[in-house]
Amino acid sequence: MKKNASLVDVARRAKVNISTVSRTINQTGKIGMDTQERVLRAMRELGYKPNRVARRLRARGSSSFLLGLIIPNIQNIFFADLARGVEDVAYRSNYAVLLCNYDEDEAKERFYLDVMQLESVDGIILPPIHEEDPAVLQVVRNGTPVVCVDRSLARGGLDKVEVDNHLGALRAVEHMIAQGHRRIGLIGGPADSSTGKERTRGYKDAHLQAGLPLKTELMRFGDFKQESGRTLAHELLGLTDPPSALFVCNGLMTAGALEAIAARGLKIPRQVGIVGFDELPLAEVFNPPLTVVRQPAYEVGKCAAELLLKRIEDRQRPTTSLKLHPELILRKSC
Amino acid sequence: MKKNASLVDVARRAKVNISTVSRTINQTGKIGMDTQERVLRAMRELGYKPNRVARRLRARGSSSFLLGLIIPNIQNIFFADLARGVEDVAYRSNYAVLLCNYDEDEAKERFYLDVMQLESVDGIILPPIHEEDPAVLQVVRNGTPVVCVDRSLARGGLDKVEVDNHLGALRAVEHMIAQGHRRIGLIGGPADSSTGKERTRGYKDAHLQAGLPLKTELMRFGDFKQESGRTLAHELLGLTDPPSALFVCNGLMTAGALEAIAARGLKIPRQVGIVGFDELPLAEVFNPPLTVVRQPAYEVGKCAAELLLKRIEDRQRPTTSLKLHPELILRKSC
DNA sequence: CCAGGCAAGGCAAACGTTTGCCCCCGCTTG
DNA sequence: CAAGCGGGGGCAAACGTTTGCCTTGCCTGG
Repeated sequence: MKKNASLVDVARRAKVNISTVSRTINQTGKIGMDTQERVLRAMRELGYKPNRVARRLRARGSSSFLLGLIIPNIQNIFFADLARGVEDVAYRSNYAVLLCNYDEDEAKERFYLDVMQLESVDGIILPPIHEEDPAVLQVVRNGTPVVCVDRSLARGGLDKVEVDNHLGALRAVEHMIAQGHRRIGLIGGPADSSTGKERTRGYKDAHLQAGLPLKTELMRFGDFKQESGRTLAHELLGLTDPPSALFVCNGLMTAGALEAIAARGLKIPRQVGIVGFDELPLAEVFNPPLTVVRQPAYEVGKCAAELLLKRIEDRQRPTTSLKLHPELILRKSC
Repeated sequence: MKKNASLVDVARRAKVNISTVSRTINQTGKIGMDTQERVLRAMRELGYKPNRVARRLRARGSSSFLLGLIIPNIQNIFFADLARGVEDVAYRSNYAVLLCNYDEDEAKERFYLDVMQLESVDGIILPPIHEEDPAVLQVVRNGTPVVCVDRSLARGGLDKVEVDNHLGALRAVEHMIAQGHRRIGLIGGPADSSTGKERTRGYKDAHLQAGLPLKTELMRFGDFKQESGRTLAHELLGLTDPPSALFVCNGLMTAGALEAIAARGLKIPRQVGIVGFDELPLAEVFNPPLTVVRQPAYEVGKCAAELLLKRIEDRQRPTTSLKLHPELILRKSC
């Protein structure tokens, strides 16, 4: 149980006061060149590393080098990519990341939000659980920098990074229509999530533009989980006049829909076409390869972390909101 | 920038000393019932939450409620599942998890190991970068509890949770042989990783058991990344006497091999069979569905976290090492 | 020659806990 | 009646930093 060297040890060795050591480390205050030399040497000799905990305790609200990231579920590849983006830029600036999964559970979100504050993180990145998230607003009021990703908050005037969900859905469904599909089933997301709503809006607008009627019986809404994709696809494909193609609003539900299609022995794209939101790991080698809307998840995380770092440096800077473009990847499933 | 209530505030409100408050919270020391009541009420009224940073600073080596998890890459679904397992049991015990990706990069691993110690985490879970990992050994010597997952350390006498890689590979290749394959290509992992070695050993033992010769030209070794899976599959399938089936030693490389197979227009399983280590998201709905060796990733994380929590409570307890069984999921690709 | 200024660096408080030590008081025991 | 004891709770140090303020000595301008 060897203890790390502390400021005191370094100070003793360099024959200066601890404040001098602190100041040479942080480049704050006036210290003579020769003294700095001595201090630096002592640090090197002792292998000194500043204690992050003590630093955070003292220096409330700056330079604690810890970022919080709260996401629904790391098992969702979209969020894994996003997390990776965050971590990479954090690492480059010597920040570490406290990662939590809240599972769309408000109690859990609240718990983790508390943890983040009690850990005095420098800032938090998260997709709010819904558009009016009082817990998040509270955190913001406390003065902790927050950046929203993927989903956004109605109020609060926060930095945010989103994907243009409307555009992505619009392009996808336009393409489906261009392929000759007239009855397109929608497997949408929850109506109270901004992503769910926007994608549905894209689906509808594509129909409107093409002068196609919207049929309620072709529009179903799930919870972004695989199970609901399967169930809803079965419902749609079991209709007496089933859709000739399916537009599925996220990756997990797409996997579910694919299950249903396989179970019914339907051939893609001949008997049923499918386009899903989110790139999937095996999509390219799937048989047939899957046409998807790829979200730039990594970039979302990267941009969010960059924004957060900037805000930590300058809390007065005007808030910026980024909208990244998804990409329709044309393959063979529709 | 409203500050949280502190011990001092609670003490003032309950008209007691801060030590009394601390002791009622931690159930340490003798405090009268009525005093406890007063303190508890004051805490409730002020919405007091103990400051985790201060607590960690003071109480070195216990109850700081933070676990460290260092993994190669969260984008690898195996580690995402594992991370989720860790987080779920951590959450249940009010622990938070500091997650870092080290990308098989020793400098990065070292950096994060430092961070963990400087953050005074209660314990660390990680797959060591290789079997003799001096940085990890150093951390152990410093007195921080460590649990190895997936891979293990040659020395150190640590708690660990692994998957029976040898068994998994053995069963898979046995099955391939039972299907009539006599020339089975191996796309293996790095020779200096325990997982890579064990799986290769399983491949070899299956051949030995069946009295089949090992052909060097059929055994290739990659780095567990998709790219190398593709390249090596191309090499193997381009042989003048190519293998009739491929055994691929992790998920990412399996995806790569599938790319190569698709590029060559080969039909699975008629022209080439394939079995991969790791379950893949779309494996079940793939055409044909993929036969894989499923690793219980979530359980590995779960067990590791449980072991770590136990060790944090009692540092003297004998070390235990778990070996979880993988499962051969028979589908149609071989 | 002196006041004022500036560079260099020391002193000590503060961040919010935990914890060893001590004190007080009332009761038991011999 | 004195000594001992134990329950209840206060005091203050300590964890390792950062930082406001102060001191010192030297230099410069008037």
